[in-house]
Amino acid sequence: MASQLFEGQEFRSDQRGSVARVLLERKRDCLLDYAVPERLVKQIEVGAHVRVPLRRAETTGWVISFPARPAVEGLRELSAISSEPFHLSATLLHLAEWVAGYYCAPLAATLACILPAPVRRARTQEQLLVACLPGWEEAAVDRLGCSPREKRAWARLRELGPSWLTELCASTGTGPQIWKKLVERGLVELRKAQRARHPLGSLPPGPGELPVLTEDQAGAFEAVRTAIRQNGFSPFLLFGVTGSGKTEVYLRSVGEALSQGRSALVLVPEIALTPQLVEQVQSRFGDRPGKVALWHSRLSAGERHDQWRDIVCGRARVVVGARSAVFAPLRGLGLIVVDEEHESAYKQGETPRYHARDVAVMRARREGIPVLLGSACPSLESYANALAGKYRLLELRVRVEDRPLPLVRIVDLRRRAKKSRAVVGASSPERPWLSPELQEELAKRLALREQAILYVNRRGYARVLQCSDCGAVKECPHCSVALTYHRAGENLRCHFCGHSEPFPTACSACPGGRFDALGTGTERIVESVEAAFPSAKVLRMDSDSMAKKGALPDALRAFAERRFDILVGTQMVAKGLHFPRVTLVGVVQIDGLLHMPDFRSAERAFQQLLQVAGRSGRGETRGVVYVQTRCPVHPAIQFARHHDYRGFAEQDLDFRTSFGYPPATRLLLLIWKSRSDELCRRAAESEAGEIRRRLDGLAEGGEILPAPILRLQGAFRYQLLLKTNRMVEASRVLKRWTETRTRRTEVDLVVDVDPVEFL
DNA sequence: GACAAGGTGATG
DNA sequence: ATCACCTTGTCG
Repeated sequence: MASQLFEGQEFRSDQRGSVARVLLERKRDCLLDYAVPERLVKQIEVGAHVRVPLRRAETTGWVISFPARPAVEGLRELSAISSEPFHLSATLLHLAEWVAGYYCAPLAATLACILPAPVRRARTQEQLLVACLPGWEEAAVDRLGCSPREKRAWARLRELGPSWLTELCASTGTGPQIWKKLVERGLVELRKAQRARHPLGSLPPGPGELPVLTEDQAGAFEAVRTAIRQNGFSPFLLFGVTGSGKTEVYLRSVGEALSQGRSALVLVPEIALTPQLVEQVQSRFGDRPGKVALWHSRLSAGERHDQWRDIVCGRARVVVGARSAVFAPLRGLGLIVVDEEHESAYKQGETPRYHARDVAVMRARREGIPVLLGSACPSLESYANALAGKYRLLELRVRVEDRPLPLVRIVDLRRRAKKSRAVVGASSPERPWLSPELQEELAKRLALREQAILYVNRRGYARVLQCSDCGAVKECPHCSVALTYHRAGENLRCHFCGHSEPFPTACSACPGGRFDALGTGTERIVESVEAAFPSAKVLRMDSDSMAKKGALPDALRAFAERRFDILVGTQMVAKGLHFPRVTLVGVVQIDGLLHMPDFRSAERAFQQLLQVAGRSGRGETRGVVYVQTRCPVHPAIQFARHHDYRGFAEQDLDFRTSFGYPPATRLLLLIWKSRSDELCRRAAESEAGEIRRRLDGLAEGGEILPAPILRLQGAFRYQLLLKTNRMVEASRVLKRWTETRTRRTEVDLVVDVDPVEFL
């Protein structure tokens, strides 16, 4: 029914009308027509957030269109237009419609993602504001007989001007009672006032002088500047090697948009992992509270509520945010920046499964503005677009101050394994994860008082816990994967569903009680390093050790201040960090990434290597990188060794083209999920036939296959992967089919357009 | 066959 | 959300 009404698009007009088609806030799309009462006709617009009667209750929804004729007779009247600014501009609404259509998602779910209901329910916060009452001079106050503390507090407040009670207490080290006393004395007043929550606060503005641009930076910025001034859709791919100063190009471009009276949107893959970029944007443009807004999923409902208001009303001119910020309701948008455009975090893992980078490009196109995608290692999709001339390629070839890229050495672990078997006891059994070469280099750096980063592609202590007697492996009760052993907490955890259980006292399959810890993670590497270098100070950085709020910035500061010598971490240490004293990067483990059941596995490994390597040698001393591997000839490793992005891209693009993978084609992944293996497989088999029939000529598909991880969070999964060159049509057909398909509760179907994750 | 439980579809 | 209506399951 929903799609039928959507097809009435020829009726749509952006003119106001007396009949409003309203999308109700439901899981599934439900469009109902309502009569617009006379008193609201003048205010109502497409995108308006409205209250409507439904049966004997009321609910809310968005006005999608004004049909010329209602779908039924006897409409009820809509009751009110939302008073809060939860309206969507027609531009944003149409972008959402495109997202819902292209990604086969309900429009209601897409709107809920743009402006979640809890954000709409949140109220503006009221807090106590303290202010000095006028007409009091110091001498007069002295005569009142205040205590010295009261007097100091009063004098301080007079300097500060009106302040929020909570902050005043914190900054002056006073308690609230002192201010109550001053109120009684008639010196100050205490009143409730609306307080906007600015998660960024207002950091002091940074140094006034802008860094001098390198030739490449200047060229790139010039191109973007021209585009901003010319005012039209123009997509750029900023390909700049690590340390070449992409951030400065972003910042200048944002500055240019602002100076043209436009606003700017800066997307980052994960806000928690990029405090440095957020800080730079804030310190350069946050000269007035609220001018830079932050938008990501970890903001509280109240914070997001206030940020939304700031953005809609035009107070915020720059929005820095993660994925969902691509829908930020900025007015007069003049530029979108997508930092680290290759990051898979831009793909949302649940409905609507959109890719924020692609939505950003689409939004820029619709708004007729430039979009700047930046990366040290562009996705092959974007690179192919640049080669095809769809994106303009801007290159930063050299690092700032002409610093050389680090030297990459490959440590062949195969050789070593044989040697240590031949000479029993030659390699210390406690630290088989650190090759002698890497250890030697670490020792050298420690002696020179330089810093090192060790990258490990897994958190925890050991990948697998296996019974030494019967060989049974501890598995997750909800997923078909082995549990990871975490020494911090002495437990076993599933990295897919979060399940955790205490370290077992006995094997569940035999009477044995001893276990071998196979494989390694960050915890074990820290242990090895500490054993090898007892005097070195080692810091672990992974999502476990950085779980607490503020832990990451604290850790980064501590490392920057050289309170630690060695940083051991997961991909968290690979991204965007700038530590000039780091001269050695050790890639302890990368092989796991090379063999994922995913056509992008080589690309991922290559990106990871290039990025983490880029952390080395950002200061005056040339950096070095040691990569430990058992597959030294793998192209990802060989090309990374020479920092040869083009070589890698060319080879991998060839492979993609010959096997029909993106960017040569586009993929559609259908996933059936069920508690029952049998039901799931049968449903998949039977529905796949219908899907193939409907997509005949539009998409070609293989067969139903069990997902690489068959069971996840208690659900068995079967998949169908389809390839298409006509995604828009294919997803339209699929969307219509999913809307009419009889839902079965036992088997869920997920449609993933342009999938990124195949597990 | 009677009735309860639970799923499906519509609501303007 | 809430309600009417349907299918399915269970008991006697």
